[in-house]
Amino acid sequence: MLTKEELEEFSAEAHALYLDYISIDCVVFGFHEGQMKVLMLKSKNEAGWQLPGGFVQKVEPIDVAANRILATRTGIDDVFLQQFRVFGDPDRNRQHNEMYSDIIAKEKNFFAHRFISIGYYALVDFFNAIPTPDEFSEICTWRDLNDLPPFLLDHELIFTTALDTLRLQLSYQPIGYNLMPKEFTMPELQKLYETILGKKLDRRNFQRRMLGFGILNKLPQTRKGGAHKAPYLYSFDLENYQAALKEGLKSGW
Amino acid sequence: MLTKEELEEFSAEAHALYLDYISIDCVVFGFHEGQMKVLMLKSKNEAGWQLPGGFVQKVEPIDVAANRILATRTGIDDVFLQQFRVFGDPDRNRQHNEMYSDIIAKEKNFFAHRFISIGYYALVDFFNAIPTPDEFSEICTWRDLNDLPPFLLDHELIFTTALDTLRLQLSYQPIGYNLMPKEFTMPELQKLYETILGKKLDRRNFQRRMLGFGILNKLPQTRKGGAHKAPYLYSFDLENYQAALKEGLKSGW
DNA sequence: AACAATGGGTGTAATTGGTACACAATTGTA
DNA sequence: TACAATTGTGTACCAATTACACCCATTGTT
Repeated sequence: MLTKEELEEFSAEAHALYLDYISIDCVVFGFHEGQMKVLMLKSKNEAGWQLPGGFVQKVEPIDVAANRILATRTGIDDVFLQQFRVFGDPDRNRQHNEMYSDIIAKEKNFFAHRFISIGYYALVDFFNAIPTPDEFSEICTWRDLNDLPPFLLDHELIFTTALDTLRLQLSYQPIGYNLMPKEFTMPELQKLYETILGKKLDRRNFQRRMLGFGILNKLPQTRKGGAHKAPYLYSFDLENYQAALKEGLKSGW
Repeated sequence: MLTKEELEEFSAEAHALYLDYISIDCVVFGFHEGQMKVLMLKSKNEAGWQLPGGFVQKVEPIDVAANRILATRTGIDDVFLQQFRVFGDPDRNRQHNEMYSDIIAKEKNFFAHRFISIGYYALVDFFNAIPTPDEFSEICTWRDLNDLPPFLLDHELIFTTALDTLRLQLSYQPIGYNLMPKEFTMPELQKLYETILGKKLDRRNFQRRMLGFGILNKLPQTRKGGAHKAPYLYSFDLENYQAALKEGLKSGW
């Protein structure tokens, strides 16, 4: 629980720095050991977990704000970040509006009103990110998509909306550049797709289709050390990848 | 040009009623005589045109706000309305921020700061809409997509983003229910698709595909009076249409 | 009344793309 | 060196899309 003083100090600062009524929440996806991960924060005061979020400075583009928030939580700058929906129910953060109502005047509490939140989702390299808690959280860490803790506020809705959007995105845009290491094998990339989509794909058809997009470079090396046939390594052809991002892929999964 | 008094009165009211910093802009599409139309407003003070817009009341869900704004401009309630992007550049409405700076104090002018605008697009029945100007506009009317006037602020960006989104939407969602009259012919529906996509489609393949979606009812009547063979009339099967909206269509154009 | 012109309704062959497999090749281990 | 597991490549089949051809209904013209 924050003390009255801590909250007053934060509120004064926030009022000076940020736009009222507007927040940003980020759903940050990572990929590790064949599992999809989401970055989450364990609240100091409450039982539940939240998505990383923040506010928009008075003179700051919203995309820059989202980037700044993400950089503060992960140490990574300039990642793939996508606006996907605004969450604007007047009651969506009532829980937080009222939390400190008995120890501090409403006018002095930055949180004591409605926030309209702009949802972003991000795809980041698991190994580059250094999860860093904010002042209201005791833990910031990756949570497995199959083992999510209870959410605070409407963050479960924000999360599921982001996941749905990501799955749809997969149908007509290439993904993976921000989630995979520089060099990877086809089965590894397939794992990523299967994890996001939540279903198995045919190994052979996946490979043919993926190569058909023309966004991969086949490298001469293979991934040795596995207990079986060594698969070839691939990297993304960044130029074609960017082009595919703009123009879209042919069809869906 | 508004007088000082008018602006002061509006500002006082607005400050009491609406959230600061947040606005809504709507791109309203209609369809008439084989042409795609957009609802636009001619400013009283300025040379350019704007999209219909408004603000969010202090306790009002944003989707309700968008609906209210649209109802005020068209008389139509409860239309197909879709959030598509937030426009959050700090300078996007500088033009309006500074407009009255010489006649009224910044603190008293509701417009004298940044607005983050939530973009919605809407598809409405051309004949049901009664374009109604707001207090800052002298004209509210449909403009042809091929003959658009100069835009104010960043409304051209908002418009083109909406159009791009609508075109993408077309690939995996049924549209038309909100744009066509109750009964229509297949060639008429095809015109709509061709207009949105900006390209010709094959008459016969269009028909087969459209029918394949199972969202149309073939009516026994034909459209008499034309100079040629009378085409059959169709109506949308609302139940299947709604289902297709949720589940999406198979693939794109 | 015959006929051309125009637009609408329906069918079909060719092509493309996706799905479901089979089989050979490679690697580490027993 | 045989074996299990996994990867690389090929192919037959089915479904969807595309590109057509042909016929029908209506109107205006002669």
